[in-house]
Amino acid sequence: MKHLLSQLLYEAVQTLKSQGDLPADLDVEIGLERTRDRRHGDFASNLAMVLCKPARSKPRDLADRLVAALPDSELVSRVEIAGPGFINFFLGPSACHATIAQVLEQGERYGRSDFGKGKSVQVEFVSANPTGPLHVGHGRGAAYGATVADLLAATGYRVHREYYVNDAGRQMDILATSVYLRYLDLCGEEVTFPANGYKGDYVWDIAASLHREHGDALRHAVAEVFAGVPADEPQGGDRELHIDALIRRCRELLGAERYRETFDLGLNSILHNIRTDLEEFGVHYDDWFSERSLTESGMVERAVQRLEQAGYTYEKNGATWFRSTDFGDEKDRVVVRENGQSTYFASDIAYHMNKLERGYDRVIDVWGADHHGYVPRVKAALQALGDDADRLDVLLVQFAVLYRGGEKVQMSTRSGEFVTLRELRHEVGNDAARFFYVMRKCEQHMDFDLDLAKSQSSDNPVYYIQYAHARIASVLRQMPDKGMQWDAETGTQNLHLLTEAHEDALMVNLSRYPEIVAGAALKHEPHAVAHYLRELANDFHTYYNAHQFLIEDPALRNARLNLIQATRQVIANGLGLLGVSAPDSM
RNA sequence: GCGCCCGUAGCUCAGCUGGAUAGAGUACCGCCCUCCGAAGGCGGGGGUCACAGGUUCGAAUCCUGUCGGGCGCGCCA
Repeated sequence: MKHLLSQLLYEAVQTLKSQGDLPADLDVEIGLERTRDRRHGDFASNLAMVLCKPARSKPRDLADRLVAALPDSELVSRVEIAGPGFINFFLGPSACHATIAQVLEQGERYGRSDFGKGKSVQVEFVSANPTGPLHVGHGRGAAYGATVADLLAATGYRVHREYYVNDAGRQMDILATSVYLRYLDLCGEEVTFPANGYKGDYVWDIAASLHREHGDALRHAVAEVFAGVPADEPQGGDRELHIDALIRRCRELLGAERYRETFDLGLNSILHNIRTDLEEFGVHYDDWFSERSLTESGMVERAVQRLEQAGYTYEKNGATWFRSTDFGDEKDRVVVRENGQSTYFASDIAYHMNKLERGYDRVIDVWGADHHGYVPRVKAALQALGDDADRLDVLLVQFAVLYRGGEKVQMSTRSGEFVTLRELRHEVGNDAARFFYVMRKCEQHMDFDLDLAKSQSSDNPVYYIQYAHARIASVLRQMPDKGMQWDAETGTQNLHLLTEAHEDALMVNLSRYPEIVAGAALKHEPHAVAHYLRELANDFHTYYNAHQFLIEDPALRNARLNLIQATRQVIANGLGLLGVSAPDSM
């Protein structure tokens, strides 16, 4: 619809150019928007105001000439010039009727587009360290990333969804050590658990399965394990030195093979838990990319070498530094440590290098906002490698703060005191969780009200929208009892009978849906869909209260049934994009 | 100290790449089921768009500064 109107304006501009009213070489961008106020028509253009300078004319005079040059169209009933020089388009009834027909014909496909023209985009999201279950903070990234990916897929992009698994590094060693210490406890050893260890119950579970598998075969006396290990923080020592020494001791005592086994047991069971959680949440991935594989395949080494060859590295204090300040970063970064090990950042450079090498047209990272300081250095690395850093978009998701009974719920991963995503899902349900997470734009701090999400009342926007869908389904279910049936063909022929203001409002909003989806995808803003659905549901509920659908007159009845069927379809499509179900009854 | 994000109704938030009289929900008050689900609808009060400058036909929106809140500034991941 919007596109068609833009075309009309474009032709009018061409006509004025040929008449000499506008410079022939002028580059014109057609501005056309939905109006806020129905009195201003359906669409408005500020073209005359934008072009008044080059045309050396008053905005309203120019608007007059533009309107005179507009080609006729059956969709447009009239055009007005208003205010400082807006050109307002009033659509005719046939435009609305075309929308209904389109929705019913396209069904689930209504709202989809080929905007992306088949370009490929990779979306990486969540990518939480597999050192524990996903918590509610990860939930927002999961819901947001999944919805952005789905929106892009709906608008014609080829989407690849990926989870980056941090299966290497010190945090994983701390997990493995935590598991082993709990295992020793199960063997009957008196273990003083390190301050820096992972204390969650899931560590006990993993230790238990280690114990089931091996019995006491991996047991070593506590005195032996803690031999030569410096004091922990509660004993006046340093928690970092303490845990690092413990990791070394575990490696030595277990041997490389057994240590790796313990490590992998922890990794795999947590990863399995994460995958299940996300699957149940309706969040699917095409690939789980292993950080370890980057090192093992030599990709990290190659990335560092490429930086060296490009001349952006130097040696200092025995370490290799990347001169990221050359690309606007605030300080240079270490890529290879003094001890010869590459840093996490080096892996990340390699990973992003790999992403771009895979040839995606666009790469999107969804990160927690606490990682925002990381963006400049990753982009710097890509530039240094000679890649186009603009192909990478980093979307930062702010934290969600949980409220229960008006109180803030406090969390900390290390101490094991956190609300898991699973607990949240079980408490409020997947639908409410998915919806609430994307209800706010990602850079907005979010207050997640558990009591509201749980409430099955009008306060809860999820139920409000789902209720509209269920109501329509309910109406349709009752037709047989009244000896009626829906005849779409008759409905289509009688759409001209839909003359009520409520019907007009509903039809206009149905026609907006494709624009909403395209805009939400383009700007990575799923919340626009959530807000739109709220409005659409409101239009329907208002209509429902004001008029009857199951009436005697078959012409009007079927026309109205066409309209509410189309509404039901759009609600279902929209909720589907958000990963929320559209139930026929509640 | 430096950097990023955010300040809009009592509360939670929209406000589309600058556009016409700043909008929803919630809370509060008052109405509406012999009628397809009242998990609904209608009406009412409630705002210095944090503050001060600037850009222009026009600023909640863009720029600069100030104040307030969140987060980040490791040879951690």
